[in-house]
Amino acid sequence: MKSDFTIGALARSEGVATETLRYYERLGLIEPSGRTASNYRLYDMTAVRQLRFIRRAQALGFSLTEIGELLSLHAQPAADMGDVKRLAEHKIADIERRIEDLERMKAGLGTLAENCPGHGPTAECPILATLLRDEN
Amino acid sequence: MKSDFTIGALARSEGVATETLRYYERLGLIEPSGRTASNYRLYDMTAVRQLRFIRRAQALGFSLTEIGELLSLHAQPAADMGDVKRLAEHKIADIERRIEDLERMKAGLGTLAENCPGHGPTAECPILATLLRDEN
DNA sequence: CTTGACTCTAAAGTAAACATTAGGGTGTAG
DNA sequence: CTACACCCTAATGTTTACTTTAGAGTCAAG
Repeated sequence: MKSDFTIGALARSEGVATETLRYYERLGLIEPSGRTASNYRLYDMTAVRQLRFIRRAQALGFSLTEIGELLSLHAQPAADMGDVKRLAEHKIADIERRIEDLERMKAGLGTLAENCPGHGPTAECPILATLLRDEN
Repeated sequence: MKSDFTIGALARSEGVATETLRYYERLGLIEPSGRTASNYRLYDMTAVRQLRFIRRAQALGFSLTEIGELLSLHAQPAADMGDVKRLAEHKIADIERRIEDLERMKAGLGTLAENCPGHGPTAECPILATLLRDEN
């Protein structure tokens, strides 16, 4: 059994827009398994798996470009697992940096908000005062 | 003493591009204190303070739009500190959500990377296997 | 056979925060 | 007086991940 879907059917069943599928195709991430006589795209379960791969990898913080690399590593039998692991670890380091940045922001903002009484004229607001302070 | 700077002087001393200053002006964030006879922008210390305000607020995670709100709250004597504090707390909540997202990504990737031996054909890579797995 | 849902391609728009380019004045050092 | 650095405006480009629009062909139901 072949069970092919049109782009609309695949889109509905996986919860994405048809244009998103065409966009992924332009990026080389997903190819239809074929076309109808009238040039409609046809997809099979391989496409469903690829699409889920993409969504899972996105949820892990990979960009579409990186996902393309992962997919091509998977497609090349000659490729080494080390490349995949390196990509994952590089991404982990990346995420850690972003977390640290956000923690710094949060701490800074927290300190400011704590010292703000929450009412009164903005002229006396310690948050604005700190942001406007003159030193450094 | 007036000590006015041209846009280039301000840009150099504060480490931004002149175009960035013109861009901020289009957004209503910074106004030159005046113009020369030949229409050159002139800035004074007020602009320096505004610019530093913008950079500090950016470092705390505020968008330029939000920074515009902060600046206008500061400019309006009728405004209340509560508005500023609310903006800050909203931003803190925002940052916390992003940190949680990143922590989840990091944990997910960490688990995958741990189970990957780091060499061998990608066909046996547990990272790719997980991303491609069929269930759910 | 017509209507409405669906599909096609190519191009342009969106958000954020700028950077770059084009075309043209200005200011000053030598 | 002529380089050459610097300034001006307006428009377009950049990145990411899509969405929207325009114009046109296709398929199933009634």
